[in-house]
Amino acid sequence: MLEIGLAESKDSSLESALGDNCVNSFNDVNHTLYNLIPGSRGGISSASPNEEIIEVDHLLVPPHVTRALDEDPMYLSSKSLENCINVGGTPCSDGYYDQGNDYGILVADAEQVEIQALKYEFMLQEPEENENPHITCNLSCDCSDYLLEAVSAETFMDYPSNSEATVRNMEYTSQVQCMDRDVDEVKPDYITRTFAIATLDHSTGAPDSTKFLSHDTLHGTFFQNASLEAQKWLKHELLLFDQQNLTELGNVCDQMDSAFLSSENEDDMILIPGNEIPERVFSSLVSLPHTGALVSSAAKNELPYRDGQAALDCRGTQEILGTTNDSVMTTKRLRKPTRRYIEESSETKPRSSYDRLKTSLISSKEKLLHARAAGKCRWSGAVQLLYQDYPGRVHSLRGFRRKRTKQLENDGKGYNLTPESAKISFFQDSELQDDPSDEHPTRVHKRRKHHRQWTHSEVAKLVDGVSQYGVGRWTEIKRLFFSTSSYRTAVDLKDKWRNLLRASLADPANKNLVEPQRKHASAPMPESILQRVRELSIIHPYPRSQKSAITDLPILAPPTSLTNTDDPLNRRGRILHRLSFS
DNA sequence: CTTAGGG
DNA sequence: CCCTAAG
Repeated sequence: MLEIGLAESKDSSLESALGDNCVNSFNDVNHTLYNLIPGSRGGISSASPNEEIIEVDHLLVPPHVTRALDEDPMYLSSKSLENCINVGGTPCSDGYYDQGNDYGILVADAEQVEIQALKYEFMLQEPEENENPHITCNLSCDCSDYLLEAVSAETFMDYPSNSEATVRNMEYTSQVQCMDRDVDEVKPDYITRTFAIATLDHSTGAPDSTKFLSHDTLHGTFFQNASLEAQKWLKHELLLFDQQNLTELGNVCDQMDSAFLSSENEDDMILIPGNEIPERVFSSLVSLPHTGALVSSAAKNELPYRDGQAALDCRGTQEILGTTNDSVMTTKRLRKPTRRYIEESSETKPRSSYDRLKTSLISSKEKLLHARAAGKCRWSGAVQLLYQDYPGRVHSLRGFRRKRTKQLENDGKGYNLTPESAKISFFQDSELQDDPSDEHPTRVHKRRKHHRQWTHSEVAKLVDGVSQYGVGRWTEIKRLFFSTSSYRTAVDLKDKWRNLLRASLADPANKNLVEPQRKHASAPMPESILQRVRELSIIHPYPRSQKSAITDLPILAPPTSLTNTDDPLNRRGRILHRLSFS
């Protein structure tokens, strides 16, 4: 377990715990100190308990670590690990960090970089009441090779580095997840500011020089000065050092540096103002070829997640952790999909994407339409284009959706479809749409979504059409009776007829009870029309409705009327007369 | 493409 | 009204 402590005061027990080596070696370089000492009560992490702004100038490095590194010939001879632990220097420098890599990977061996995106996600966690603001960091990765988890770091660490670009570079592939936890073994007020780092050697392509920090090293150095409490904790955590391979320690360190250590030049104090904690996410992608850097957290009581905070899926790593240590279980339990992850997942579904897009579009349209109604908007070309599209309605949306869905299915990049980008496509697609709105400009304000209230005249036309052509020939009816109503599709007619049937067959008693309750509902359908529908439903039985229609009919329509209207032609002509209003 | 039917 | 399977 490697702790990265934040030392604000040099008079803390940190120095005594770490020994002079550490401070001497690294403090002067004004860098972070990697601290293998588990935070203990009154330890290094107890500084400034009430401050909301914590400037972290030092990343403390445990002397034993550095010693191990320095003394380890393997390490020294390792080219890839040359700058592995570059605490005093500029992280991600000396070519160790391969800027040329698209992923911004720390590349020890480019060819070995087969790992999947390592995601670091940093989240600032909202502190609990009366507690110091916490930042817990949990570094995890998609791939199963390693898990980095930094725990209970109260603040971000300000790291003087040139890695700003690096961080940005790494951003899209990585996330740093931070989780806030307390240590079980320690008192609540204890603040660990710890990064626990462990490594696992998967023995597959792991660099030779990987044993610069061993279990013994940790033990020896560590336990000397650590309290019993701390030792207990450390022991617990050290279980994770299955194979004592810290090959990637340096990588990890550098990763952390570049990931959440901000540039010195930027005056990057971390503000943690309660609810307004900025949810900064620093990204980093690490290349730890075939090695597993297991970073576990100290045993701790996990703090509640901040709203929307989600852990990253770690899969294989979780398995490793889960079988290694109990504390790992905590890790696993804490992990849940990042919000971003969730969004992406949902966006992968064309339907969801489409729905959201549609909502967005509709919203935009409605705004424009309203603007027009209010006379506050002069239609620009763009706006007009949008407006033209609206009455086009199903055409464009459907067309768009189909295109988009197909596209999404083909390229499998549905998550790349943002409402914004989709909107552009949509508008482009709609450029050639006709402009039926000119036909009924006065109805624009009535439109809501793609719904347009059926007028009685329309219903009459529909009834006429059905009576003339029967049920099912909706396209024909539309063509002859709704030629001027481009917004009514054959499907609309069919749906409307279905609704009419339903309404006509409804129990009048119930209808009277229900109708009055609907305020501002459309004018009730004239009984004459309903009656007409009922009659037509017999002549032109609607599938599925036929049965009920027949059974209900005796009640709704006296048999006499039926017997008298058994002649379709007579009935049609008569009713046409009767319904030809407006 | 149209229809029928479910949502 | 939307969507889609089925013809």
